[in-house]
Amino acid sequence: MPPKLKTEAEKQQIRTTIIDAARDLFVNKGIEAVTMRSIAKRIGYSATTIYLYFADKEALLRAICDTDMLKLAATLKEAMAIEDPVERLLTFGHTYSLFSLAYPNHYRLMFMMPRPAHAPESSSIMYNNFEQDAYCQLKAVVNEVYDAGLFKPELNDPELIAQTLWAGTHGVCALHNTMANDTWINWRDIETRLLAMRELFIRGMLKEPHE
Amino acid sequence: MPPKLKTEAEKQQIRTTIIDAARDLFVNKGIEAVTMRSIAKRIGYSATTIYLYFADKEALLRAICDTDMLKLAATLKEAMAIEDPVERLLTFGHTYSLFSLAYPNHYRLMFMMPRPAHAPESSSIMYNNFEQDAYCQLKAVVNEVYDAGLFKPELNDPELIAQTLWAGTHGVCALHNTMANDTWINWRDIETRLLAMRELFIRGMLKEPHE
DNA sequence: GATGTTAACTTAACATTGTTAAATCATGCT
DNA sequence: AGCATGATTTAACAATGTTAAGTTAACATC
Repeated sequence: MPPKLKTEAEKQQIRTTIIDAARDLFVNKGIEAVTMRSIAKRIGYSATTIYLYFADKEALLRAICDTDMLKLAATLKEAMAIEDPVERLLTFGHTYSLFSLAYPNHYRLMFMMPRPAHAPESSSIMYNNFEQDAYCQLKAVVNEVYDAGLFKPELNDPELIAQTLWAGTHGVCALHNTMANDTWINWRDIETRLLAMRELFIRGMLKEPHE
Repeated sequence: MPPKLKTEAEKQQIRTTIIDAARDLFVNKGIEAVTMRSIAKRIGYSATTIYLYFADKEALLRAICDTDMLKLAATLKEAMAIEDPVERLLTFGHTYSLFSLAYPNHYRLMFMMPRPAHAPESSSIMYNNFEQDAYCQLKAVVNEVYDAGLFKPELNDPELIAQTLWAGTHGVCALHNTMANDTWINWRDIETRLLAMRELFIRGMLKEPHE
């Protein structure tokens, strides 16, 4: 019963239907529940139909990843409204952390799983675009704090500062994502750990008189 | 051609033969090359024989993980020889980082992949044992620096300090492990990033006059 | 209006995976 | 010799990603 002549818009609609179904399975039942057949069943298509819209499972996962990158960038953009640049930077990092806690599966998919060498043309995200690329946003916030002269004078490479901030925050989030249930470690509360990292940034990167 | 009566020692020997073969595949061909059949082929056994020594693939991977945890702990122990406690702490972290760079697949398996809730009885590692548990070693080093009064006075929870140090170092290593090939980020050299994190620790955690 | 062409989709099938049940085989004991 | 038992293998199952071969219905053309 295939009616013919799908417009490009309709095709795109089916693409997002597939992505949404896959993401829903992914979030609620874990990654191993995401099989081509289970996705197909959920949207009332046959498994092979998915291959008409995505090259393979890898490409489908990558597409999920892309849409969630956009979602993260949109979420982070809200933090941009804060006026004080330092406050903005700290809130930016905290918003990122909350995202990682709220969507642990997405976070793992986006930042913790190995991926093939990046092929920009196969991605729907425009990197180095402020609206779509969260790292680009981070650089912007860091640059403002840097230009305001609020970092310690030893720190003279904003890009390196951004990468260090990202690494520190990612470290807390990623360890929690992977090892929160490992009871052999007497984990402090995750909020406490995030706060400790934030305070480390403040004491180790910002000029003296701050909070 | 199965000769009979394997002693307990011989059984253990086969166990480690299987683990070594699996690790070798894992390291050289990547995780997707580690199939029960490929391991079996490499050691001249049939695939099902592995199930006589390990409950399932998960348990086998866990066993690899355990032996590598021990290896990491042994490697880190060398850093313990350094006399100055601060120097020891910094070298400890750097040794950890070098391990993660030298054995990226192990590192991913050990610290970046989701694992079932920890069941200590099924593990060969004695946690909270100084010789076998790297986190326990970290706590010890941190405690010495703490007892020597070399941390900033605001920092009054050694366990939280240890977890923050681990998170920061892990963040650099894990991001590098996952995203080193993502060219849309203008990554600074990994050594530079590790150094930046180390300096962040020094400036943000240690009392003023240090290096 | 019949006929073909083609897009959209499905069914069938393949190779590979982890895993289990059944069979084989060789050794040691009586 | 014969049997029991432990070590190992072969056969088989269900599930997965993926491809090849159909099937169906809408459009275009005569």
